[in-house]
Amino acid sequence: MAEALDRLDLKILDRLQIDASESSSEIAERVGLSQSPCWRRIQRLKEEGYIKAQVAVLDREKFGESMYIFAQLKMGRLSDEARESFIRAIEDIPEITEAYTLFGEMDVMLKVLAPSMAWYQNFTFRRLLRLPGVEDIRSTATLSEMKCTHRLPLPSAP
Amino acid sequence: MAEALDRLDLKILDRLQIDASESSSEIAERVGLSQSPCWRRIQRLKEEGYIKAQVAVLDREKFGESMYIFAQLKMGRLSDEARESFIRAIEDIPEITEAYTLFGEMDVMLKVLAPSMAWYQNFTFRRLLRLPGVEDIRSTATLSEMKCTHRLPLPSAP
DNA sequence: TATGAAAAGATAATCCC
DNA sequence: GGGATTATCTTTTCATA
Repeated sequence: MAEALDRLDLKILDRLQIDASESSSEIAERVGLSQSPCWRRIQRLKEEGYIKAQVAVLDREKFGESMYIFAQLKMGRLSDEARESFIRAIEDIPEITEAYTLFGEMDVMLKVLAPSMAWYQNFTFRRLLRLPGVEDIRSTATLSEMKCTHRLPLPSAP
Repeated sequence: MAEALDRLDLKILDRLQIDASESSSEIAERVGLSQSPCWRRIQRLKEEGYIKAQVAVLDREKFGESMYIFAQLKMGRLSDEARESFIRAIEDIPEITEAYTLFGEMDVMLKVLAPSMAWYQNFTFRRLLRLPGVEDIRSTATLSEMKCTHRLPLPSAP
């Protein structure tokens, strides 16, 4: 159902993940195409699911002090139900921005946006430790952000 | 220079970080405003820096197998120059999608998008360990993604 | 089948109230 | 902030190679 992407598709995708507010004619010019084929390619890339969404990136520093904290969770054995309820809980907590299952010792890695240390301490006890299956938590607090992007490395890019 | 945001601004921002492809009239309707004041607010939010960018979110699974790996780096003492050169190197490596300085033992946390384990092994030896100041690396590989968003929790949202 | 040109429709941007 | 107007861009259609 999804054919391979050519160099132009990759260039278009990379432009869009840098700046999706550009018009299709601007992008067309950048990648060396005229407006309408460029527009059609973008439509196709959306239909085929290469482009999942188009979102505004906000400046979190404008919304007060906050810090990312990585929390590694040690999980007990979970039934399928409990596991699903765990995942639903993760999705429902907006301060948890990312969650991954892990190889190795700790089972789950969370990235949490914490307004403060006090908030986070409360959060670990009142929320995280009460999630189904969570047995232990090891947290790593970040001090400052050097780089943060969602841009995927594509073959076309630098 | 930047005044406080009211409830409508927050609602607009949250809509935009969910879906920035909606027209200003659609957003206006959602937040209970007419098109032109809503558009003016969006412009102001961009000018004042609340909105940093508008980007396309790509589906990384469509681009072949890949995995996120968290790498914690132990750093030696760095001169200001070396530190800047380190940061520049981080920025220039597209597979490093996030980088944070840390409290505690390990100094730096990287999130790396690795095409494969073999690639990552090579990457740690040929790139990471050669960056200025890097003395040791502890890596945590992820198995699967449960949640991944850039949506900031705003007071208006659920 | 892919492209380019051009028309129709929708949206963004600017007016005045 | 709202309503109406204009400019711009998106989307469709059609002709071409």
